Amino acid sequence: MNILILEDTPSLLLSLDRHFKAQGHTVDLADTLNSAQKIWRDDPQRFDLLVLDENLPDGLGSQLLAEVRADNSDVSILVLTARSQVNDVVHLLDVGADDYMTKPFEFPELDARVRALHRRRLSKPAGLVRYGRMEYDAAQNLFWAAGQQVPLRQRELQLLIALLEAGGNVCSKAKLLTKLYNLDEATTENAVEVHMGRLRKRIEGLGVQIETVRGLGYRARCE
Amino acid sequence: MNILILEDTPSLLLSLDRHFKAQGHTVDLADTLNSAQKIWRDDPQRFDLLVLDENLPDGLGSQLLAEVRADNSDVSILVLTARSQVNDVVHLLDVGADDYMTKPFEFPELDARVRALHRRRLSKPAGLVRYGRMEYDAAQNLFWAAGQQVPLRQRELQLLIALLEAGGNVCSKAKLLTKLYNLDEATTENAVEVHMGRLRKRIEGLGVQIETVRGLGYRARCE
DNA sequence: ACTAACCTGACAGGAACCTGACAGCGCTCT
DNA sequence: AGAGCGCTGTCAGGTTCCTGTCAGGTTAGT
Repeated sequence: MNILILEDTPSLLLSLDRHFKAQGHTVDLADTLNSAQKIWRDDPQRFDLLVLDENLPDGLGSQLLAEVRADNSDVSILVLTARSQVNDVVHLLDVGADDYMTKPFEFPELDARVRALHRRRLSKPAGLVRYGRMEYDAAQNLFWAAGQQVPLRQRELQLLIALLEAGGNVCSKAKLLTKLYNLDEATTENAVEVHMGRLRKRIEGLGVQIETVRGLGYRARCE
Repeated sequence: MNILILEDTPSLLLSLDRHFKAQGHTVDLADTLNSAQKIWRDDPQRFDLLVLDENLPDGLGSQLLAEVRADNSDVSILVLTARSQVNDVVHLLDVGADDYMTKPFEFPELDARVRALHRRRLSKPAGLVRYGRMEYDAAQNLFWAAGQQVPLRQRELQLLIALLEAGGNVCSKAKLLTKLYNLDEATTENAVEVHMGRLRKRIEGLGVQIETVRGLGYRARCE
């Protein structure tokens, strides 16, 4: 993990540095607000965690905090403060701190909090499938082509996905029927033909073409 | 936000219930480990926040905590504990608590911590949240647009925030139902439709539009 | 040319959704 | 206590939109 520590008490700064490095983290240090801002602005992507002292010779740690959150960064921020009154804590958390500790603190608790923060940062959405230049968002049931969302009805989308999943191979109408309808919903193959027609109209010029293979079914061709 | 509270002291349980409900949250209550486990297992997706007392008549809050984290749930967990020794806290945080408070605590700090947890889950700033040209003040439970406070009823506000938090993604009516009602308040999806109509009327011309995605739900579009 | 396979415009049934009206409930003010 | 008011959930009736069916036309293969 990449950690930036802003703390003006030399002894504490050094022991934090040693402590985190001993755990295999990559640590950068600053002892003034100014120098921390420079380091941050140089590469806002770099860090996973900021550890900020609130009281500094040239300002408040929450000033950097505000700047970081204004950047819309999702870096974790832990604030160290000597002041332990409820109001200050409320303010710090509200302007974007993820956690705080009041000095003096013990290192085991610091470690536990850092681990808790780190665990938080690891959650990513999934379910985006790419087909050539197109995308299908499974979670939202939306289809995108050429950067635009294509308005498709339920059935049209089901057909399109089935064809794209087949990867250019022919899909029989019987196969498609089983994709669209369960065992209770008996219908005719003409329904597939009708929806295929509607689908073709909606996606024409978008980079997919559906060709009919007479007697066998349909096949998608990406351009 | 959907909150499950596990606390065996009746007076504290009730005041927590009232406190969170007054802020527009949806609250379910449990006063034994056993009942909390049942509620959790019934629908692990339901909750955004668990508030757990550590000492219970039939076990430890951290037992539920362990179960929840074993499910790989990313729900936020805040533990209430009377024991304030470092070692216990370290243990709680390590087995997956996101934060803890030692009793007795003050409600303003509780609120601030809850907001901080919520923000972390969404990777968004807390307190004053911006959506396009609009703002939501979580502390006051007020909604602002174009510099003016928009008078919204509780239910309308809950719907709007849920949609805005979804960030333009579709929210199903079922999902919205769970956001508005706790497990004891059964109602129909028509209630959502009715409130959606009322909400639309109140916010028309304010820079948000709510479009219905037939068969899937609703989606907010900021202009 | 004949036929089977396929396409398509029109239509109707129904599901999903919207909305105006109303009643219950809790709150405030007298 | 009683009246008045605001917020909510329910309901019934209306509207919109999706979708399967069908009839008739078109195409491809023999």
